[in-house]
Amino acid sequence: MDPGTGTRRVTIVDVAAHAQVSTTAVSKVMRNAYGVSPAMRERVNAAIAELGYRPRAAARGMRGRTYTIGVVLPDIRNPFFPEIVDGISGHVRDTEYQVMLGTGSRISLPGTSASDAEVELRLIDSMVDRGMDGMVLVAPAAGQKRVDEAAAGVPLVVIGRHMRSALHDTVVDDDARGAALVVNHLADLGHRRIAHIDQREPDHGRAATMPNAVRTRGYRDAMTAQGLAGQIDVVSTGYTEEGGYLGAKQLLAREVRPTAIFAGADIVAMGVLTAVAEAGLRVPEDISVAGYDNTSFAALGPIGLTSVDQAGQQIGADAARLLLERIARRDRPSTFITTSPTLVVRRTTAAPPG
Amino acid sequence: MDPGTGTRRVTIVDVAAHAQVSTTAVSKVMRNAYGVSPAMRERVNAAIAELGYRPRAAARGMRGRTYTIGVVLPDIRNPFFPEIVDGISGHVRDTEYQVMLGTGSRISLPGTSASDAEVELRLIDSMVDRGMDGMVLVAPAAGQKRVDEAAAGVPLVVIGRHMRSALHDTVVDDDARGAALVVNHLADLGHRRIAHIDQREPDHGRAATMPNAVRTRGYRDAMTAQGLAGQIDVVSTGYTEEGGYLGAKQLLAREVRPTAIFAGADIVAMGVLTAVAEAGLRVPEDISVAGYDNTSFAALGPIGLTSVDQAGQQIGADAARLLLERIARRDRPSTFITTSPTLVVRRTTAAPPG
DNA sequence: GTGAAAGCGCTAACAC
DNA sequence: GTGTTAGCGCTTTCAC
Repeated sequence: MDPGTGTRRVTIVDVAAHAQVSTTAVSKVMRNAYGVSPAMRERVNAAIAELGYRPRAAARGMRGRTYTIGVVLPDIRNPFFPEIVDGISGHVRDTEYQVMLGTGSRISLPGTSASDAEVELRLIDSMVDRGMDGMVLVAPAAGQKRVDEAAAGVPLVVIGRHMRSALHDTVVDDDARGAALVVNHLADLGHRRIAHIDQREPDHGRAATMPNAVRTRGYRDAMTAQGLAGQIDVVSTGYTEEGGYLGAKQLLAREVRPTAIFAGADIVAMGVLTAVAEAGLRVPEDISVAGYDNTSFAALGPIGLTSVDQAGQQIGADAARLLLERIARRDRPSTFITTSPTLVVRRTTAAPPG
Repeated sequence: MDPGTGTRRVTIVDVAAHAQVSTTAVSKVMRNAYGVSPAMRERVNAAIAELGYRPRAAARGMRGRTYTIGVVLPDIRNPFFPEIVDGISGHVRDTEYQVMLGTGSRISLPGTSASDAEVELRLIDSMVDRGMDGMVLVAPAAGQKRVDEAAAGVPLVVIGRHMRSALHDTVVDDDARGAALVVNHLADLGHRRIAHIDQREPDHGRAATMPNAVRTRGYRDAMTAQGLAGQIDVVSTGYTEEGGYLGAKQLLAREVRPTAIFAGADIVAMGVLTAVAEAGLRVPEDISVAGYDNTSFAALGPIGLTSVDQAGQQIGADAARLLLERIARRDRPSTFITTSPTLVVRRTTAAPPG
């Protein structure tokens, strides 16, 4: 009836009619549900293929699942996150689930002063509103309470935050250990004035569980263990390239300059390298620089950044596995996975000058 | 009634009851539709706030809109794409729309040999199935026919592909001009053997409209215009870091080495820099390198890559604007926007040796 | 200006 | 095993 582009999309009813069965049968076949004879399954599948039927997730979602899992990233610019996403996608690929990404954009609008946490909360809500069957939160800025609230409503896996909860699963890197790896490496090279660039944490409540905070703690502890407690020097900016740039500017202006800078993330280290270059200093001859995440950029020829590898793909795959399990059985006990980081030494670290 | 966590979510019915109005009234208020008295609007809004009501997109989508726009990215690792996403998000921020990202992951699975184009097509379908009100396709690999098919079903804006269509809007960078900018810059510096690294294009049908193809054409034309037609040298790998690495390996193995390499994208240039460093050559003393996209990494201190800026945020914002317009009026004539690139000269290009 | 009621396309009880 | 039917939470005629 409908001419031109408006050809109504084929629905389960069309398939049922074409296959001469009930819509229930079609629905069951779609979901591999129990109670359909092979013959009927055959006919339904033929009809589906013939008509090119694809179920609408929205309609499915009204009663059952949408077969969609949402991933909330704090920032797409950080090259570490794609690793995690790849891990998730890879694990989900052979299932019927589809991954949808949401991210807080970092554009600073004049009037709007929504904090990162607010943007993130809004994003989480909007994903729930869109019927995600489950969600993965990567290093969420929200407080434990808000995360638990979300987890009460939808299967959830948190990546990066060091917080245990009965309501959601968690996958974290042993950030304290990773930080110690860097400090020990630098100390072994002979460095004493090893500074660290952290992310400023406005909310003290959640502070302790953020990955950056744990790295900073690991840094402090390792420095102390090395007998360098008096040399501890932390600058707090942000886990962005700009944060690294500004942090390094501060550190390089110290009366007694550090001989090594441990940036909390590779992306931060990128900014550090820029600032160091601008200051006319050579890496690693004048100053050593190390990062965290071992992103693909760290390996770049002109960079060769020493960095901590935290196996992002593995973390993503673990998270996806836990999420799928939890979607299947929401009351299953919660799991807490810790992965062990390793140090990848490249060309930005060497013995201190002199 | 429902105890514990299972507290049923508040629906439009709850709001209506609480405000002592009909569900129709609530629905109208939600959509700022015509035909509600200020008084009623007031009461409804109060009830919404009091109950913390949030409409479910799935349910809305069954009759009206989902207020969701989907963005399909070929690859999240390319640091240029976040620029576009920021542009889109920024434009959409003050509307009720929410942006959802989908991306083809680049994990190569042993058994699975789905091509990029297939993965992308599946992704587009799944976004349509999930009721996106509109979609932005960034440099889609699909053929014009498939894109048009998709555009017939859902408002669509294509970024990057140089193809006009009555069914969708298009936003492209003048890639030929950008390539000419690079070639002319290098030629002015005195280079003659200027090589180019392109993306291998398996499908000849769509080849001409892909951004990389247009850049390559621009390179050839500019070389010819400079009287360097005999020096044209194109290696086709891929728009990835690895593609740049492999391409540069090939070029550096030439009997007569090029004195400059124009990489089709910054991410490709990264790989080129790695290969050049491995070969023990200095940039720009021994060889010049230029990229395209002017991503944040190009500006990095230790990189300082000369690159073509194509204003990703602007492109994203334009695309979002066109999409919103098309969602509002699907039959509106299609628009084709071309943005003009500029060259950003940094430290990887200089006069050739000798 | 307002509300009753009919769907949207699917899933899940529940009959048969 | 199979089909009938009642919703899921919204939007949208269409009466009033």
